[in-house]
Amino acid sequence: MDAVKIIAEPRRREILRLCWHGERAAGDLADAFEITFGAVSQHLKVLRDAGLVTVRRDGTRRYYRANPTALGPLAAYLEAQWGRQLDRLTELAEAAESDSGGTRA
Amino acid sequence: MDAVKIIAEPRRREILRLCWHGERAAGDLADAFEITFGAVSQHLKVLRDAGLVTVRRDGTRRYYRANPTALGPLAAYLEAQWGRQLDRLTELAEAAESDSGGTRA
DNA sequence: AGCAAGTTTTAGTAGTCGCTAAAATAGTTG
DNA sequence: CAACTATTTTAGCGACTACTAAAACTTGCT
Repeated sequence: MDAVKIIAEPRRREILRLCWHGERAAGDLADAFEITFGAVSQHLKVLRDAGLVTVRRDGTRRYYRANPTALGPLAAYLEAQWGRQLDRLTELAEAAESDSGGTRA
Repeated sequence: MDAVKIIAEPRRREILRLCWHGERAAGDLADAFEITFGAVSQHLKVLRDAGLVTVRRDGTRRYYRANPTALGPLAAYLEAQWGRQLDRLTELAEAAESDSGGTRA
């Protein structure tokens, strides 16, 4: 699974967001969703395998944290695909906003 | 289908790339792939419905062109999700490059 | 009208994805 | 070792996705 597909899943983006600024126990992360602990653990495995999160073991707990540097290759990929347009994404956001009023992503 | 999932599909990203700097007939686009014309047309429909491409009819041909402004909402979404980290993506790319040498996305 | 070229749409299919429920694993404590 | 907590893994399922092949539609030409 390539990185783009991995972060295309809303639940995984939310997980990344939750452990972006500091580590979070797997159980804590799971509590943030209404799905099963098992399901969250599966998402964590995907993120782990892609190197998008790192794990620290402490007792029976696993503490997860987003790994920003792993997003580097993703950035390189986006750069290659979208070129300089990427730099202007925010501008484009505003333009589209005033054009259509739609904010759907 | 949200925009993030739409561009998660490699074939669709390639289509967008092909008609990014100028319009391309549907047939031309289809020729760039080894899949069926029909399959490409289906991708075009997805992109069309999301407003990510615009169409110009000329005779029996349909000329497609990527619509950068439609990526605005996507940008807004990414901004909201990733915040300022997005600005540093290129930096991160370089860091990851020298760390692991891997460029897989 | 008939025919051909370009494109879209439909029906059906194999593979993938995210989920649940339950079993298995790892670590801590008595 | 047994009991308990935290987490991972497995098996199975329904929904969805990208694809092929074929039919339908559109436009231009004669």
